[in-house]
Amino acid sequence: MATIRDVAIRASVSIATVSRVLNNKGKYAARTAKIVQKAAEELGYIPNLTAKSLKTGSSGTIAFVIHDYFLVNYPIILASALNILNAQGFGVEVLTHIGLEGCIRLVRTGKIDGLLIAGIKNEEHALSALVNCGSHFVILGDGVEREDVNVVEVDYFQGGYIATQHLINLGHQSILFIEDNPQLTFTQEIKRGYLFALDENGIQYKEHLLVPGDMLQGEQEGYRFGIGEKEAGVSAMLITDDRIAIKMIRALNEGGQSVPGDVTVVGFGDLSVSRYFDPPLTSVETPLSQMAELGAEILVNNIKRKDSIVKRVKLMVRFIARETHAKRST
Amino acid sequence: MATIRDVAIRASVSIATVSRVLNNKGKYAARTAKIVQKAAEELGYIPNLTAKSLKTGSSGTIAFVIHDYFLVNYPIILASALNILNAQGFGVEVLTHIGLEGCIRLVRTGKIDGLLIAGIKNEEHALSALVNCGSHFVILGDGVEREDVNVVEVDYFQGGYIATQHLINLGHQSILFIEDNPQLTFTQEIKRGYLFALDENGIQYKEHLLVPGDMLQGEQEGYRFGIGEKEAGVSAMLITDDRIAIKMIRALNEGGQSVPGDVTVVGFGDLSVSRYFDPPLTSVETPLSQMAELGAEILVNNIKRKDSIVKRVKLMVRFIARETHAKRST
DNA sequence: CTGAAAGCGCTAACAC
DNA sequence: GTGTTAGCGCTTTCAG
Repeated sequence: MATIRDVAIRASVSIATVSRVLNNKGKYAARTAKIVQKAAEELGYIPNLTAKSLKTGSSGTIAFVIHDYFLVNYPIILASALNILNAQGFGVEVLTHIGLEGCIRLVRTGKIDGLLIAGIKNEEHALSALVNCGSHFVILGDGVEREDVNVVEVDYFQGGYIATQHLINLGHQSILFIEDNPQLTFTQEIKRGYLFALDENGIQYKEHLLVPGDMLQGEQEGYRFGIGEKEAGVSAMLITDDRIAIKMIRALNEGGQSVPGDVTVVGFGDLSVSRYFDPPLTSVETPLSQMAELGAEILVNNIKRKDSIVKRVKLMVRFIARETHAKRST
Repeated sequence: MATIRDVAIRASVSIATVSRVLNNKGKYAARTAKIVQKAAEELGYIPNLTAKSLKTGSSGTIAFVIHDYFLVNYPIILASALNILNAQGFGVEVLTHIGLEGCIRLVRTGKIDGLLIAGIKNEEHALSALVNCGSHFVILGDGVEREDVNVVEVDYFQGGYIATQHLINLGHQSILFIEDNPQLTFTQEIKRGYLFALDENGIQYKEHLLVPGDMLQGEQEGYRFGIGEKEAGVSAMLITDDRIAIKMIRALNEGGQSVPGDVTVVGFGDLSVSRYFDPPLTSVETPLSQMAELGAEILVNNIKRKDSIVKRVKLMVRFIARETHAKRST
């Protein structure tokens, strides 16, 4: 494994010169540069990044911290962030069972230049500590009170709101709300939007219309839930994940109900997933790749340019009217 | 940011002693240990991993190299590997647009202790180079000729074979083969198994029964392909991905054909995905998590114990008979 | 049992 | 322009 020293010897120059040439920093003669480059080439020299890190204090790798659930169910978040980050020359270390305190510890080991944090419970206290330890980071997805941290999030509240509003406009009053993974922030946000829209329209919220469920990962046939209990008047369903929505439609069909003839179904998710179902799923577009990419870009700018301006962005959501919704029949 | 030096000063001992105590290496008095630990605690000392790496020559991080497609479509591979690797104290850097040469370069930067490689084209030549640069690595999924590299793979050939055999036993002769992402090794393996089974049963392979497709990621409604062209006699379909199979079933239903009444459909994939569809999908179980976990374990053992015994394992596949297959009707 | 000292491979003043 | 030198923070002989 050739070191900078080997290159220096072969090129008959000092290691400092080699460093300068290879990093294109400082001054050096064009002629020496040639010699050095040749030597490096011949030796197949590749700089030791660890040594470089130790000296410069930056590692060129960023931590992508993500909740298990998101990693498995929305891998596009990682993939998108990866694209940006790798293109910018950063390595990406993925961590999944780690809290904010873990992040802090990680930062202090010095192996990370910054963090992209998705779907992690962020307690005020730990967040302060993270800010204080001076690391660059941006939070993906989960809203955060503090105004001095970077946040990129999808406006799930708005999503829940506009979807519900649409349904109400179509005459639906009893709207089943099916939440996959109720404990996740985004689910709660959608619900908030749902409740807000109901309230705004003077519709009384009813407990039994809330169907929690562990449907996506669950091994039980939980998705059939809610069918048997089709209350009188339940004419629409708002579901926090397209995949659940699709299962639900199957279940409804099986139970002899047609969509959207008998029941209207609206999902939540990425365009690509649900457009091709039959009937094409009416859904709320959640720009997850965009979120990840934007977050990555902000992080990189923060790191590279020491650009310490805090960016807080909320990505708009769109109601995608396809074919699983209709006016309330009766 | 407290360094080992700070701890040493506070504990009134030498740096060497601090190192010994904190790493529980070499000899030290129980009494000094107490003092040192207290000092470290009070300072909130966390060792700088970069410095440690530089000195010890191992970084505690392993590279997870995976093809884009797999990352997005089979995130369980990463998640499973991550579980094992993190539990063993390794960090995981994920890389996605990188070839074997890239891996070699990465190894030589010294920031990696080993590699888990999934879905990367492995040319004989680059593989040799990787072996020669002395890094620990295991290949996931794609078979490799060389017998001196660790490989954990799913026996897709067997999968294609047994599935086809089943269909033949049910009386099917014209079996449509729908391959998502034909260029991927595993697809090719399934096809090999399919062709082999046909051949073994003296069934002539027919060109038009092979339906390529970019269906999973494709934005077009490619999955409808093959329906209109239901040739006389096509009574079964073997599909390389459960998700495609499910779309296909929908499409078939829409076209007025019932599954398995008119057409038998068999997919490929993880249990959890397809069990809950209606009708439950007959499929071939591909133990992807197991593959990733096993690969990770082998890698860790290799690194930790310098256990240089090469492990080559092929994971068995199971035909899961559920409800989308039936005897050929006529 | 403990400390002094060398040095992992590299960068960045600082001299020349 | 180029070389010398001093470390980055840590581990690990080697003396004592």
